[in-house]
Amino acid sequence: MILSKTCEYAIRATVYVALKSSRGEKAGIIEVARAIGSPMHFTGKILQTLVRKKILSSAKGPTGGFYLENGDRLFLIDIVRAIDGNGLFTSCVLGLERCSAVQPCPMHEQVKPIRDMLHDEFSRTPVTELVSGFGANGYFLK
Amino acid sequence: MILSKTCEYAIRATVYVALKSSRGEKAGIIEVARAIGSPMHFTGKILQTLVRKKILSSAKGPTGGFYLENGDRLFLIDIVRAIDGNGLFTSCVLGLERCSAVQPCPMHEQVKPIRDMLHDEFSRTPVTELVSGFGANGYFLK
DNA sequence: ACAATAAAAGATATGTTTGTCTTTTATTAT
DNA sequence: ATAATAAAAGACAAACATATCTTTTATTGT
Repeated sequence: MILSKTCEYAIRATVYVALKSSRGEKAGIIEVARAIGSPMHFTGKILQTLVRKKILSSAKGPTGGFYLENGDRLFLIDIVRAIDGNGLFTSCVLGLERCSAVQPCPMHEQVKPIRDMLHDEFSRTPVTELVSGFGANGYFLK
Repeated sequence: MILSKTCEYAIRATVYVALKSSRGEKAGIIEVARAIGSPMHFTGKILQTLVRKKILSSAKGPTGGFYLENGDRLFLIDIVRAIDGNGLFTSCVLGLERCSAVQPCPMHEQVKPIRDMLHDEFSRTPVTELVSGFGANGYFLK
């Protein structure tokens, strides 16, 4: 798996919240969990984390829920970084602590372009792109 | 991390065993663990698994140890598959069970070429290539 | 003020990965 | 045969990821 399960949920949850936000609505934990097919309480924790990391906003009380202000300025890489950190794009594929461009492992050069492509892909994909993707026919969130 | 820690150890251990085998020598658990900087007992387990999966061979008793018969016909992908399975190359980046070429998630097409590059890279890299890589100056196994 | 709602927070549980330790089995050399 | 060696196997433990449940806090509408 490229991303942790937590991170997969986080992206799908954010996309769902963005979808609701685009209609001027907020989404509650139960609704999000149902929409993306994730365990409810765990989803709550993840949403909580995303709020703390400024990916999402939230409001308590009736009419409360999670929402997103600027989905077009939010990119997948922001979510990946918030949940899984930056290791996917930086840490040595063979697990060598000291591996770097200066002192590369034998796989370093071969893996670098692949890593960079992943990085670029997450960097250039705004959450809104997935919203329209999932909104369209044939796509689904769970 | 692209590969599990176990898989990173497995690759490095196999490379070290291949290096020794190229000199007609076997390598014991203690020696391997020291060479690649991994926890000894855990390394034993991994080597054991690699033997069961036909990646390595082993001999008990004095003059025993782990060895490799055909390092040039052994590719990194064989080790990755033996330890981490095939999920890295197949399972949906957003964690969607039903995601496939027929019913793709919005990231499917974008991620596919990256996945394929990773797959190709592991597939075309024989263990012997890393052996010479690590043998050369500037490289290291831990 | 009060009741209802919904997120935040905390405690606890389960599962998997990673790591350690001990015992057993097979092999070798003497 | 016996002692030494080294992998195989099994039991156990710690750390982390994933998941559940309960209590608290903030907000809203009445």
